[in-house]
Amino acid sequence: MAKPLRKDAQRNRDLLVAAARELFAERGLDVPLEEIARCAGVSIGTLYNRFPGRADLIDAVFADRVAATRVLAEEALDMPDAWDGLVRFLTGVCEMQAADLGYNALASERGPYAAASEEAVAEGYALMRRIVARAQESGTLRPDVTLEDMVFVVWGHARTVEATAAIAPRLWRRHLALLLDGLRTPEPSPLPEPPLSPEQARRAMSP
Amino acid sequence: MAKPLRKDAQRNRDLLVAAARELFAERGLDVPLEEIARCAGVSIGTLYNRFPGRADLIDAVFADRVAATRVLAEEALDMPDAWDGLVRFLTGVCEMQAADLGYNALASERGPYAAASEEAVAEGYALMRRIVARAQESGTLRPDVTLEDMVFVVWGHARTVEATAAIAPRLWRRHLALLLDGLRTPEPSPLPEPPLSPEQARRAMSP
DNA sequence: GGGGAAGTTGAGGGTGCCCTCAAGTAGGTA
DNA sequence: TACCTACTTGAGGGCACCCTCAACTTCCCC
Repeated sequence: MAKPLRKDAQRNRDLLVAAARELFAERGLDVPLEEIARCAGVSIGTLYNRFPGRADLIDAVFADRVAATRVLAEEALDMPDAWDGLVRFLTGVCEMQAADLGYNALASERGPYAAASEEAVAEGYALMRRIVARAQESGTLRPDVTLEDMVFVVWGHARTVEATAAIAPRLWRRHLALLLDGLRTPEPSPLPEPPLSPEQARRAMSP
Repeated sequence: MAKPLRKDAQRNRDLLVAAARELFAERGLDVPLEEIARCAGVSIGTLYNRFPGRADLIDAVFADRVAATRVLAEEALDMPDAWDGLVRFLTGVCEMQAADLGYNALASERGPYAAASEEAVAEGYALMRRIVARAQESGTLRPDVTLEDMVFVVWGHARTVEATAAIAPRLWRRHLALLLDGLRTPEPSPLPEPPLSPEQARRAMSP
């Protein structure tokens, strides 16, 4: 546990996180740090005192979203119908993506920020793996897709979510429905290539 | 028709386009112009003489790909089976995306370069609309998707193509198959939102 | 082959962002 | 109140890229 900050320092920290949360949500993860500082009414030097790099600020801003994603996954696992659980989880993730450009980027962009709190990500993956497995065991999710497939599918979908968020904020529901129809069991065609291993997927997403 | 370039100028122009083609393919559309000039063995000033801005260079580099896409679409329309034609077209586009990061970005990124030769894009859309309509008339493509849906689907898919091109260059075939299963008619679930109008789609893709 | 138009060059100014650090300020403890 | 430490400040150096322009070189036509 780190020693507590001085009162003014803590206040500034909170202001910074709040400003960053707002700007990240509106404009993505690439907002200039100087703008965040200005928007928080604090100097750029203070920002660097509190957060050595952009990634630390991102960690602080999105800690609650990571937690929310976890809760979402647990709720999905608690739903009586496995397919409903899967749909619920994907819908929830897309909702957050549509509401927050920063979250979208974090959940979908390959790049330097994916590192945010390694073990939280690992936990999230473990939960998602259970959601997928459960849906497959129930016979509703086609048996030949893997978690890695799902991640890429969502990843691609994120771009649509982002592009249409401003113009038709609910359109992603349409595309998600389209996508889910491809994941259902009824008459899947054989898939032409083997899936990615978890390790390969990891490498593909953080170059 | 513009007046012909002097011999050396034409040679330099060709060198620049060749260098740009290579660098765009390897590293995307954001390569520094100075690097392109250096790689062509020409000064940055010459590059600016020949191409006032990055977009002009992009136009020159990808003119043939735009033409190739058009040919692909026409071939698809000539295939006896409408569904095969659709698959053929989508596969061809993904192949080009996987082989060339620049083409991928051009076909998928929203941003300042989408403008490349307006009327060529319009023609391409018209052809794609026919491919979609034909597949729907044949009863194989679900009737409730529109061209605009397809564009976004491909658009999202492009991100997967790009991410996995280096690690598993054929993986996109797997994801395309998944996607096509969602587009087939058999048991489509009702889509929850109305599609985008062409105008809305245009706005969504070039902010 | 000579003159002028066409083309080339690359240093340099502009911009936007990153990050640092020496000097100044304000909390908190005695 | 006084002092020490934690904290803040913002000008400024660094970097990467964009783009320009005055001086120089090359081509091409007469």
